[in-house]
Amino acid sequence: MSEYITLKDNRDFSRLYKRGKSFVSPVLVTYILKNKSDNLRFGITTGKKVGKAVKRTRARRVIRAAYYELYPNIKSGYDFVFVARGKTPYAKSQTICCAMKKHLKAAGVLKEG
RNA sequence: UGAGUGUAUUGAACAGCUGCGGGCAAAAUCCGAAAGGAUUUGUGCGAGGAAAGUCCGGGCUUCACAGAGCAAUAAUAACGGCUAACGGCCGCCGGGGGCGACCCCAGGGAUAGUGCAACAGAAAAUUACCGCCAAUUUUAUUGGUAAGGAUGGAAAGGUGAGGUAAGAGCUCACCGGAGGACGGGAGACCGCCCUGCCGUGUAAACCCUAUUUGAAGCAACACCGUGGUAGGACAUAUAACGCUUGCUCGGCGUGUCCUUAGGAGGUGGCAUCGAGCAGUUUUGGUAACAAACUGCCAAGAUAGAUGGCUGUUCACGACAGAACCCGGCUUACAGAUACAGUCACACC
RNA sequence: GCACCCGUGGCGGAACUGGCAGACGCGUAUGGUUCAGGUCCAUAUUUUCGAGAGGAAGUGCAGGUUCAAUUCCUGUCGGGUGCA
Repeated sequence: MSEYITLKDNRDFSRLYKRGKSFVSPVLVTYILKNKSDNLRFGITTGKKVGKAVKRTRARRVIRAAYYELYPNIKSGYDFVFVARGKTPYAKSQTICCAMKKHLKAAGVLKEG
């Protein structure tokens, strides 16, 4: 089993869309909500608007890579949902990583230092 | 040299660091009574020619089934072969296109029947409006006639000659079509001869003929299956509480165990053996393909694995991501390479 | 995986037994009515060439059948629906 926990149920996604804080940038949308456990959980949404299968997988991979890079610096006890947008498959991972860092910083879930 | 045709192959390469999903191996640690599981380490593997569209054909699975028939807005449609099978492929015939290499074609039946052919035109399937000819009589009527005019996509085989009152396959020659005989071919069909003069088109209108199709699909299906549901057995101080009638008895709810089917979830199906892939190979065949020999078979997830960063090279990278598995078809696609023909120009 | 439906002017939506494509409504533009606006009335309104008369193209796209296709057939692209 991997150390990364993913969200699977539609229930969890809808809860984040409804009650979570959202942050928007041209390549990424982030929803953040506290959960009751000590774990960090995340999910990725790539809708039909992003493109066909190749573009959707590409978007998913880039977002996942960015999340793995930031993972050690995130405080525990939060759920995240990342939504890909039309430009995501064409962006470099550093761009995504920058955007995600900005979002998480604004939400105050990054560890100090 | 330029233009164009067909067939086949290929679908950027290399190195380092760091990640992801399976397989195998052994050791160590942890959990567990055990079976086993988790972590770490090593090793090797990890998207396509279309993985796509889901348009066909199978394998596999479950259901149905004595045999036959009917139905279906079902599919196919010259002939011969190949194939496990096909609506696919190869060859060939007929038709069409191109100077040519070559390419394209749903290509059965209209004397089984029914329907339709707008407008125009006299008439759209047994047709006479104008015209032509004859007769009567007188300026109209009757009869003959499909050569000419006009309409139309299409006007009753076409062209020419004879013939006639005028005309007409009425007669003849050639062409086209139909029927028949002979010859060639495995066959579609082709060649040639004779008869003879024939009511148009549409079946991608209904239809007729021939052939094929039992139904559904891996979310199939098989196994396990907390809770809850249904059925049965037992238990109880005949205890407590609630309901059933105010009371008593009785019954139900209650507890334990067993059984049937089964939703969520899990495991198998599922991935190394198959109609498998490859070959400057051999044999048969024009070819599709078949046979023999040699070699190789390491994606297998379950919210769904190939990413990120750095560097180098070049033609600066298109279309695009496996989801039970195969054989085709169709569609998308930057380019690169090889082979075999063709045409034009120039030179020898 | 299986079954099926729909694409027509700027928008909705007719024309479906093959026979003049754009009926009808909305919107838009111009003019009239009004002191002004609305309402109402009239005209125009697929694109393109043309001074005009008129010509050409055109029913998602590409082909085919037919004398003739929005209609019939095949392929394809896009959008949508149902079942498991």
